[in-house]
Parts: sequence; structure tokens; C-alpha cells
Amino acid sequence: MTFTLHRSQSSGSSPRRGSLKTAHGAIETPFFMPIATKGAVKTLSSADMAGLGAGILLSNTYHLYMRPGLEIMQKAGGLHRFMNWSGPILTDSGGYQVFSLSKMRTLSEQGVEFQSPWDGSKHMLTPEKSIAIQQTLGSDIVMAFDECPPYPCEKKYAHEAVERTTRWAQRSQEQFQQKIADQPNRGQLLFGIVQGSVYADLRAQSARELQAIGFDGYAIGGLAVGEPTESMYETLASTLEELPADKPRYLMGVGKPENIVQAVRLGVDMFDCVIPSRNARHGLAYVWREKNAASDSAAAPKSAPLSGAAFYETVHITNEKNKTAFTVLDSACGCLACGGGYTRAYLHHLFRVGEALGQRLLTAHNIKFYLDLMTRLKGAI
RNA sequence: GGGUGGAUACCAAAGUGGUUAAAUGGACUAGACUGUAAAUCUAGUGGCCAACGCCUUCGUAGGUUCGAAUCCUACUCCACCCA
Repeated sequence: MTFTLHRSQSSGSSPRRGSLKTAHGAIETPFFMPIATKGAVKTLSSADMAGLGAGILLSNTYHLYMRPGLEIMQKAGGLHRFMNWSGPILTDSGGYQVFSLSKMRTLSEQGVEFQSPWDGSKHMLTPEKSIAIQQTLGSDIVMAFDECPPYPCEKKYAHEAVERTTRWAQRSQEQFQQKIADQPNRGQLLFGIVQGSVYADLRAQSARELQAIGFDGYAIGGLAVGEPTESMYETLASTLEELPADKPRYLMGVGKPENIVQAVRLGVDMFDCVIPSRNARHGLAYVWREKNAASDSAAAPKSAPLSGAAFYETVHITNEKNKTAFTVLDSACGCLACGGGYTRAYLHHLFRVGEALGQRLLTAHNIKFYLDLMTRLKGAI
């Protein structure tokens, strides 16, 4: 079995632990994937990631296809070798770029034509091409090519997007199988992506249609794109009811720590998000809050369930008050910054003068925070 | 000694009679960021005020004008040029 649950769960919305086997090792779920869009977690090396205890990274088909391109990836012997990362990698299909680059693309039944922001050149991404690229990259988990609609989204359009996503999922699966027939199976897994905006019936339809095709795992896409958080939770809960319990469920692009906590409660197994890395580069650090437990009844001991957003706090490292804060972000943290003994005052200084080390240290810290969050959640299930 | 050009808010730098508390950068203050077009973006930054609003600013001191950062006079300082 590729995916095994540690405790048998009937179905639906309840937290679960499991193990997902990939060609580059098994990972305990629920887990978080730091994002290495262009083949690197910005400011960090593969060795750094291993040191932080990251189990699996996420990379992006669209970006790697644009640069360095398939020829280089082929000569490099695949993405793992290219970036010198021996753990598992999940590659996103480029479906999200259908959403985020909406001003620079043209969508058709065939696929999506993107215009390069660099030289204006046009590139067509289709389900077949996306999967083929991911096969060349050699990622452990391949994502079907989907359409991620914006929010808000008229139901009529959301419906069309669901049906197109289903057709694209079918084509993705066919391409995936064909390649496997051609070449030795590299042990790649293929995940389908549920769409349907915030409409429960569309989500259910999407989930049903994808299961009819059959995938190794099911992702929930198109959330956290601007809808109210409550709406996201409701949609997530109803969608999970429609997904098989014996396959991994992946909530794409989410999210804030409290979003992840809530999603794990509802039965999600996999996450990714740019928040820890991007916010780190923008000077925002995540810090556990229990050190203030004496004065704050909302702070919980490590073993207790994490609730709301009260279990952590954010630190704007560039804030004036950190100028003379000669303490590390979190004395219990073993990241490059905290373990290295670099104080908030020093990090503040690095950001002020624009030294890249500041971004690097904060990125390491936030990634560690997210990985620790998952460890705690596993411990609480 | 003579000549020319300057002096604008924390810094740099626009503005040559009213629409200017004064463009734009930087710096500073705070905020945002959810399958990364993101080391990005937003807002604020003379004083008082919760706010409406009021007050004080463009080297200094006078003057012209209904009205001046903008025009005139003197002075101070800076830069360059000629002796």
C-alpha cells in the first residue's frame, strides 16, 4: 500500500495519521511541504532543508519548464539530482498559474497559453504537457493539470471549471499511464485536484468524477484564494466527506498555522504554503507562545490540542522594539537562527541594512516552526 | 576685493505669484502577504487634535501684493570663476 493509516478511520472529518510511501522514502502524515518553486526553498539549500528536518519539498512545473527548461532538466538527470535533494518532491502542475497569472494567459479547452513576463514569448501548457514535464522532472508526486478559478466565482463558471478540470484530469491520467507503459515506472504517484469554488455540490461532483478516474491521492485546490476563512472551512469539511478515506488528502496552498490545525482536525494529510518562506523574507517570524504561559491562560502546554491562533505569535523583526532585543526568537528552537544564537536585535539589524543573511535565518526559522507545528499535531492525534 | 550660481521638511531633490503642509526618491513608523510574476506591496511621516479643524513652515530680516517657497532690498552661509 502506498498510503497507510495508522488508525483505521471510517471516513469524513476526523484527524488522522498515516504514512505515505514514495520513490524517495516514506513520510509520516500529516506533513507540510516547504516550497521550492524554482528548485530551491528561497535562501536555503537542500542541505539546510535536510538539517531542518524537512521530509518533502514542493516544486513547480511551470517555473522549471520556463527556466532552465526541459533539456537541462533531462541532462541533469531529473530534479532530485539537479537540486541535490534526495528526499521526496511534489511538483505542482502549473494549474495555480492559471489563476495567479490570469492577466497573462489565454485559457482554452486544449490548455493554457502563458506569455512569458521576461521576453513575451508564448508557451502552451496542456494536461499532457504538464504531466510529461513532471515525468521528466521525476517528481515523486505528480499533480494533475487543473484550473484554479478566482474568488469570488459565479457558480456557472465554477461549474465549467470543474468539468474542464475533470476532463483535464482524465487527460492527465492518460498521459501518466502512457509514459509508464513506455518506460520503467519510476514510482511516481499522480494526484487529482478537486475544484468547485465554495459550492458544496460542485465540490462533491468534482470529487466523484476524479474518483471515477482514479488517483493515488486527492488534492483540494482553489481554496484560500480570498474567500472568508469560515467559508473555506465549510467547503473543506464537505469536500473531505466526498473523498475516500484510504487515500491521502492534500489541501493545496494552505495556510496560516491555525488553518493547518483546523484542516488536520478535519482530516487533511498534506499541506504546502508560501507563508513561512515569503513572510520570512518580508521580516515576519512565527514564534511559539507557551513561554508566556504564566501570564497568558490561552497558551497551552505542548501536549494540549492547539487551538485558534493563540498558540503562536508573529514578530515583525524590523519593528523598532527589536532594535535592542538581545534574545533569540525562541530559545527552544533549533533552527539556524535560534540554534545559532542570533538575537532578534541582530536579525533586526540584518534586515535594516539589507543583508541576505537575515532573510536566510528567518526563513530557516519559519520553516522549522511549520515543521514543528506538524510534529506537534502528529503528537496530538 | 569682484563675478556667477545656490540655500526647500531627517537626507537628497522638484516647485518660480493663488489648485502647496509643499511633487518624487531615500530614510523612518506601522501593516499586509495562503498550490511564489513577491528581498514585494500598502499606508503614514511639521505641530496640536479622537475627529471636524486650527496653528507654524521653504537661510535671516524687511518690503511689494487681496495673496509669496515663488517678486524686490539688505544681510548670513555654501560652491565655482576672475583678481
